[in-house]
Amino acid sequence: MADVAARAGVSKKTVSNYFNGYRYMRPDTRARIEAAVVELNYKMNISARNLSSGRTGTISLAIPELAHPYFAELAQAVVSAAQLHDLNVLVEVTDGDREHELEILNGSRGRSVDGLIFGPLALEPSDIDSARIDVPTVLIGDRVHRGRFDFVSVDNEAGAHAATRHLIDAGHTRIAALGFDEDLSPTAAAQRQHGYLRALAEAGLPVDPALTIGPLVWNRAGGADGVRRLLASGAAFDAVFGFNDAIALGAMSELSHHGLRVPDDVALMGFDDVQDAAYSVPGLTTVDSGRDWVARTAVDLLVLRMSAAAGGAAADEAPPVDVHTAAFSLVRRSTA
Amino acid sequence: MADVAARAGVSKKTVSNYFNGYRYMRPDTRARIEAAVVELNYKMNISARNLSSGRTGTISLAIPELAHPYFAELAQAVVSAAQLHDLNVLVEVTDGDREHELEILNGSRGRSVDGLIFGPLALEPSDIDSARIDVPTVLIGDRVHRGRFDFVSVDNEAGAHAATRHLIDAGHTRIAALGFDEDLSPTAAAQRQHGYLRALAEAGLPVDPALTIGPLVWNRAGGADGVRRLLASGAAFDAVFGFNDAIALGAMSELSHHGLRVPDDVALMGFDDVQDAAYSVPGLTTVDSGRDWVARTAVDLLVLRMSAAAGGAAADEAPPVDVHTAAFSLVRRSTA
DNA sequence: CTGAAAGCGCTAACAG
DNA sequence: CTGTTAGCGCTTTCAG
Repeated sequence: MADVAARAGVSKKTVSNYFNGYRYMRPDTRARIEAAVVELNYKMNISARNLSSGRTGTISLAIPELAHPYFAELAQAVVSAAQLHDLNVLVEVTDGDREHELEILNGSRGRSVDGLIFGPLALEPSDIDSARIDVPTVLIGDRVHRGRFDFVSVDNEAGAHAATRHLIDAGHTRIAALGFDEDLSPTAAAQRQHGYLRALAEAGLPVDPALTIGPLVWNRAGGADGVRRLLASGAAFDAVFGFNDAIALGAMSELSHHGLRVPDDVALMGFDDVQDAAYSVPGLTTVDSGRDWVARTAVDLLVLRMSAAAGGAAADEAPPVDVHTAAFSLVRRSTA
Repeated sequence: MADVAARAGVSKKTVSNYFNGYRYMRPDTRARIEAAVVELNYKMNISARNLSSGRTGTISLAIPELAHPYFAELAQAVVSAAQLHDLNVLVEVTDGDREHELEILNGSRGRSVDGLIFGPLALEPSDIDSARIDVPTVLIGDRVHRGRFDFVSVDNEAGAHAATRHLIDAGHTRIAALGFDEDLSPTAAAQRQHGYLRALAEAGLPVDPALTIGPLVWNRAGGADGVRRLLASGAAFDAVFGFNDAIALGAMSELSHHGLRVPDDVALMGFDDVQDAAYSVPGLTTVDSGRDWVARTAVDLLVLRMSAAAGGAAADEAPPVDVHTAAFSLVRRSTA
């Protein structure tokens, strides 16, 4: 940088200004610097800038998995949203593993970032609130967190209610739910479960334990497995509600293996509106849970927190928020 | 760090050694440092370490898209492979946009990384070879590059040949190919095209231009569109080979919309063996193109280059390699 | 609009 | 096995 400054006949500070988009600079000064930069093929050392400025211009996104359509699409949306703020994103995959998630929390991964968007799976809320996180953090995802950190989620209960209601309105009365869990911890699963149960109750439909399948892994294999268990139970059913699209798609596959046609023999409903859902055969009816909204909101919130932190605000200056969208929408395709 | 050193009664260097896993240290020294670290809740400043050491411990993965199953799975594999080397990965999404890809090349994204794994889409080989990249780089993906950089790819030609051959062996003679391109640039598309044509030629089957559909976008929508064009042409066909799984899956969807059953009315073949392929209905027969192998190999190669560069080796010391696997395998499921 | 000086917090020799 | 001494290449005051 000193070389560039010398070549352009200005001081280092001026070159620094140039790179940081400082507005008040004589055009000829700017031009001389520009020339010097290309002649010397100068590239700023970002590490030095990071050290000096105390910022890195990157945030971390820590999620359980990337090869899962939902997370892939979420990550894509986060990267796009971050780009709008000139932020890079480091992707960390936790595998939903407790140890790994703890490492994320106490920053022992040897990365330096300005902020963290974290979707924990294995960690308890207490783990998270007792962690000594040193960067601004916003939580997303399955587990419901009302603690020290901002939490962005979708209205799972209302979405699942709408989905179930849709099935009921179509005349189905024996609606199997794939993704149930005994675990009472406040998760997306639990909320979707509540939405399902509420819709049933409102319609005066009984809850048949044989139709509530779970726990199961929330991927296609899990959905396929769920259908197998459902069939094994011998219970009659005329519709299946998979608590996410992967489950529903896996269910669709397995139903067909057993000669059951969708939607003729059994109606099928998913949740999330992942890209796959649009192109399955038949097209999966599902609920758009507002994945992009989550990504955008999480990034915007994080940026807010980051600038507050940079401005030297105390951590408790602005209390943590807990936002969730109600902007889900039912996406009608062929299966229900 | 000075504080920790003082509290532990050692010098900064010793603390530094502690953090960098220096082996020769008296247990009690180590213990004292450890204690001081927790008491002070000390966290090393990674930016400072980066500046000082000239390394950042992160690599960048630049791909056209993340919400696409193939790339999502590739990214996942890269992250896993990088973890083995204690490397973090920054994901940059280019949208296959030329400007964006150029930004990646000349590092003007304001990120500092030790290496780059780059899957360009829009850039010509000449763009890439004339770029002034300053970090070790390995190229992956669609375009075939034989230039200044290492290039990792799969044996598209052989894979497509095997796929087509499989269809022919099953008795199909009018095999439509979805993903053709007039563009003669050496791409994965072109290679798969060659494999297809060679298999046809070897079997003495004619090439009907009405059956070679393209160019089209390599996603599900493109596949659906391809089928529409195929149908519109009025040409008879008994099998469809989608040049990737997304195309094939989109084709499957569209075929069904038109009342054509797979595989009864028409056989279907994909390429890549993306997770979706296993769970579609019916399960998609496809070719595993060795995606994980690409990720692992690219990372390993990059690490090699990085340490060579760190060791002060000249850029041309070890000439660029061009590796591709022949380890594809045909994955038989239900569609062909 | 520009310049000078003082660090940011760590690692890298090299000597002990 | 440990300590000393220099920087790494920027940004940041604070003047001008």
